[in-house]
Amino acid sequence: MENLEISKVLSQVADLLEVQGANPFRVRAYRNAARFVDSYATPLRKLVADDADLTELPSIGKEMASHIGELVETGKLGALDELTAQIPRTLIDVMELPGVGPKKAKKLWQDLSVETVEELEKAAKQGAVAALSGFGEKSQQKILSGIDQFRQHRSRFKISEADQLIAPLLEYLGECKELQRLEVAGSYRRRCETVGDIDLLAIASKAQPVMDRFTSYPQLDRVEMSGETRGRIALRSGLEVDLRILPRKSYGAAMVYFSGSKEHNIRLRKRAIERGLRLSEYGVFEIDPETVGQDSHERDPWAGKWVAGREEKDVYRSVELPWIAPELREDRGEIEAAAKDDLPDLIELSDLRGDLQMHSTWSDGKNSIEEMLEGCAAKGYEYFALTDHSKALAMTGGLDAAKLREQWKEIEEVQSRHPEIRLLRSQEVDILADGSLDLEDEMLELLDLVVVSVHSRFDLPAAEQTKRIVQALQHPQVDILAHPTGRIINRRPPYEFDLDDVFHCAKQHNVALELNAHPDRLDLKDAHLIRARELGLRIVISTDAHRVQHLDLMSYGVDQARRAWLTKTDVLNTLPLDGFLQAFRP
DNA sequence: GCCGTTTTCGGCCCGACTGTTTTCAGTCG
Repeated sequence: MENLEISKVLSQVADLLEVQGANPFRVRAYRNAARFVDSYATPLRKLVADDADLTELPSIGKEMASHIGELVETGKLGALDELTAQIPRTLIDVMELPGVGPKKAKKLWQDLSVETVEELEKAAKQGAVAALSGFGEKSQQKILSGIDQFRQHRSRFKISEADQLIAPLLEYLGECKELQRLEVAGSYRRRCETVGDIDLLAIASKAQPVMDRFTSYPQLDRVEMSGETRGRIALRSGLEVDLRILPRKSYGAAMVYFSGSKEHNIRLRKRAIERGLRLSEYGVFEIDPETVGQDSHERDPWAGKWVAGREEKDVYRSVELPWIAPELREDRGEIEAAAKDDLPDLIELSDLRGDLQMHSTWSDGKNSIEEMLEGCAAKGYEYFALTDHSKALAMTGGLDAAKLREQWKEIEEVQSRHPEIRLLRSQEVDILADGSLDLEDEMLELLDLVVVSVHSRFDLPAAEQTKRIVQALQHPQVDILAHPTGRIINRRPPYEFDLDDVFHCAKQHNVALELNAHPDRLDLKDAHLIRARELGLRIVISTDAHRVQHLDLMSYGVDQARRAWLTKTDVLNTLPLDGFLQAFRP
């Protein structure tokens, strides 16, 4: 059983415990464990096989360790079976609906025998939901429209989609004269690969006109809520946007708070408490002994002496930390690193000196070799690799040896006209189902760079898929494994194979792993990159451009690299040409 | 259920908005 699956089971246990009304801290313990497991790059099944002590891992105690062991060995969890014997598992879907949490799901189930979203829809249409105490006509309507949304848009938005959707909204809000400052926070600012919603943060001379303008955005589908300082709208695409308006002196605290992640914030707040401080979106306050023990509901949010909050760095300084880049704020060790003044010097877009995967009209690209070259030169690159497909991908016009030799003639011509940038002769060579490469050895030897990847037979059993890739990496001419897991975000899961085995093989044979920067792929993903870096693997970032404009996608790759703590020295295509070539063909 | 340079017991982040409430619970982020 893979980490992702283990994580899902633990998270289901948390959901059901919550319906059951269990101790909320116990629920949180399951959620913390689920979250940790999901982000942990080493397969836990391996640690179990090695008889490692899982309780050494964060958020994993005796109970979780035993659960994980049971899941790895039997594929099932007795504790979950016991829960589902009492509470229908399908209530978890019901709780996904807006306005329905554990308490309401339980009530719907106990009073109306609602177990599934379908049954809830039926009950709501009959008016039975509105008749329940604690519910009403509005809750019933909200549930019904929530069910529609649930069916229409189950997946999160890719970061590139979010970019497109919010650009016009930002421009629209920017025309409001009361607006003084507007920024996107949340997972978008942390550059997560997908976002669930968008958090906007504003400072305004007067809040109301800004909120009014927000809730009358022409492109919106509906206004979900609108208060004095907080509003929420849904765009027609289904993307939900939150706007918070805060006083200027709270700007930094609010940026920290609304950028998250939640886990990072919790750590910061605990650190504040340890120092006799309270941290909220309004600022950092000295804790007033009078209010200790008071429920947050009844306490004045401005209680106590305000000590910081104007800028993010002030907030971090108040808890004795340097400013932490948003991409790192995932509680993956950044607080500890910051405390030791040991934060990584993260890679930046301007560090890249070349792009190592792109296609031209010779296969399935839309621009000529010369146009791609000019695009790369315009970016200030020193080199780039032209990697048209190999012949197995007939539908893309993949090149066989003869056509490749023809292409080389054109490359030579183009290169002679453009001494400003070095065009590396390369190919994206298919790894065939048996692990052999889709180009003859003597041709491979003539390439400057050999990029290999899987484009077929995604359905092979995991052991066979692993063997196939590992065999390809053992070929002495192979330099880079492109989009190693094959996933397409929101469309296709990674193929089944043992990434850890592939990592170790790549390490042994000096093969670099690609971070494919295309926002549909982002492959390797952040958690995998963290693992790759730990193992000391070589990494490159490439756009996989199929037209000149796609060369701009590099920034999405850099974002993920930063989320994975990568520095300039971890990424080979930050090297100048000589050093780069030396790294591959010493 | 997890965790511990105060602790192996007693903590565990903070606040806004909504809807259905007569003073607040539930949900959400």
